Amino acid sequence: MISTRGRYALRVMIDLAENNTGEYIPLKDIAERQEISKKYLEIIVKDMVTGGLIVGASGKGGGYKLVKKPEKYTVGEILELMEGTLNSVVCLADKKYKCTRKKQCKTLPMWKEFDGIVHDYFYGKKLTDLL
Amino acid sequence: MISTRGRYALRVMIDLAENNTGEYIPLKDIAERQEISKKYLEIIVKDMVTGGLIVGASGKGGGYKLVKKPEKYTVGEILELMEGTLNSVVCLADKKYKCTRKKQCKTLPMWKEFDGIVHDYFYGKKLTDLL
DNA sequence: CTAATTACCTACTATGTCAATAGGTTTATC
DNA sequence: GATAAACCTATTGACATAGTAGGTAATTAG
Repeated sequence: MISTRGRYALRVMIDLAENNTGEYIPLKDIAERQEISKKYLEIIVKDMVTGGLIVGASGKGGGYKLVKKPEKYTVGEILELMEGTLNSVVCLADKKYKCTRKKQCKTLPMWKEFDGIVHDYFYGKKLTDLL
Repeated sequence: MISTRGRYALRVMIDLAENNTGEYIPLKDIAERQEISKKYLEIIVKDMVTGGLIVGASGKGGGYKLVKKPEKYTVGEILELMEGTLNSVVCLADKKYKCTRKKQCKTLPMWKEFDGIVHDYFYGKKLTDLL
């Protein structure tokens, strides 16, 4: 299940796309419009900056803004950054996860096929498709 | 992410399908073949019985067996029973979850479309497709 | 220079889920 | 009556989720 991290991040991105004036948008405004705790959003937005999705500026007139044109973002890159992975099973999500039954696993091909579908769906969906 | 509950349940189902002799299969045998803790499987298998997926019999010669022909099971019904839901967001998974922004939500249509794809994939996949 | 505004940082917390383990009771068969 | 199996209750350690609390640093306007 997609957690609030992914869902809220997506809504922040939509909000920034809708207010894409070139100016920095204060988190306070986003939090109010989206009706999400500003304190909690700080954590999420911080990771979005670290992940290179958006850029922040301190001080008066500061806030956040997109680093790319809205149509250049895919939902997939946003969700994958925030959720850590889009894979449906640990076996495929965690590189360090070692499974001795990999070769004989009857279910792995299905998970792989499914994850491919998921990937295609979310990376085929642009941020601007949500506006 | 699909937890061990769903993944192990699926493997139990595959094991039962592969050993579908009409006899009851002891959990001990399944646990050994699948290399999963028998104790932990007990919990999972109990829910599979409650959910009507399989049937159990106590005593000597007891164990578990399928209640339907293997080809009559879909992966979707197995996973949905064990995971509680196949939905990707709380908004769609939990009936009791009230969201005041439902009407204006820019992301909800996407989640709905995606969950439809997920549903179609897993309910279109038969247990026998995994053998 | 100072007040205001904003991002940024560290720490904490309550609740719940996950993936088991432990040990006992009941049910059925030989 | 011994044995084999399911069935039942309780507990646990580790981790994730969804926040809250309070402070520091950077930037701009007056």
